[in-house]
Amino acid sequence: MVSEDRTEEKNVYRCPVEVTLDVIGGKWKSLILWHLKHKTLRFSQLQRLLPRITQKMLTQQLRDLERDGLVFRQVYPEVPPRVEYSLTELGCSVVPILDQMYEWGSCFDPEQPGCAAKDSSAAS
Amino acid sequence: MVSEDRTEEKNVYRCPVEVTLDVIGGKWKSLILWHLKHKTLRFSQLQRLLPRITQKMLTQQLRDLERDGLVFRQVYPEVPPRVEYSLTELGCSVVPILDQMYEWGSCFDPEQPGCAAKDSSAAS
DNA sequence: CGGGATCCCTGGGGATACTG
DNA sequence: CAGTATCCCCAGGGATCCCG
Repeated sequence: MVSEDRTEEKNVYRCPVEVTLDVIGGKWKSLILWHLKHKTLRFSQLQRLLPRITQKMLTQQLRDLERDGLVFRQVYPEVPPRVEYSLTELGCSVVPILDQMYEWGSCFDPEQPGCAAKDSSAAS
Repeated sequence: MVSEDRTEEKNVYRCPVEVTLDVIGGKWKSLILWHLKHKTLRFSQLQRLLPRITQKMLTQQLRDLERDGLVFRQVYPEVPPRVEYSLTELGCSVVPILDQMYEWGSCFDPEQPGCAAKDSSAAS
């Protein structure tokens, strides 16, 4: 339960939903995971797939995902540095959530918010 | 699919996942929805359930959710103003996503991210 | 009680330059 | 190529006041 009326203080997570949001939320996390879902990618490949993200952000988000155990970082000690990113098993475990988000987002029309009021049995 | 984002670099959504994140993402949206999932709540009740949020933020997020058709705003023209918020059908349709987020977040342990993957942090 | 308007401040994150 | 460091800006959001 989330019976933390204590208003305690700092780093205590109240709701698991927040935990998830903290890990795969944000502006880029889920998009990165979404791309890595398909296959292992190099840093530059991710950059190409996410033209809007800056290298600083990409590095930062990737580090977060790595620290949270969702992404595995494979460094090849070559002269032209090469680093490959892939999903860990834990990372793969969030794919269903992303899939569901994808499905819901596909039904949702920003111009007609009331169209997707039905269940998720929408065929494309 | 998302083969080429070369279309336009303006306000066109590339991936439905982003749409979903935009609607239920952020710091408070999903938490508000989570509370409204159980029952209709008044403004002050939501404030109590989310001690950290400011009234400005709560109002703002509520407005966003209302504009996106997830939340219904019922105003009672009484002398002591009363406003009740509840989920629309569209709002209910995101509950499964929240449930899945809740489930995943329950399994995820920030201190032991490697429950299903390899450990990449130094234990102290 | 619900919430709009204003002021103000912090830090998220963009752009650029540098390194191994 | 992959990543770090630095500067710097602006928008997200807190605090406060006021109004219906």
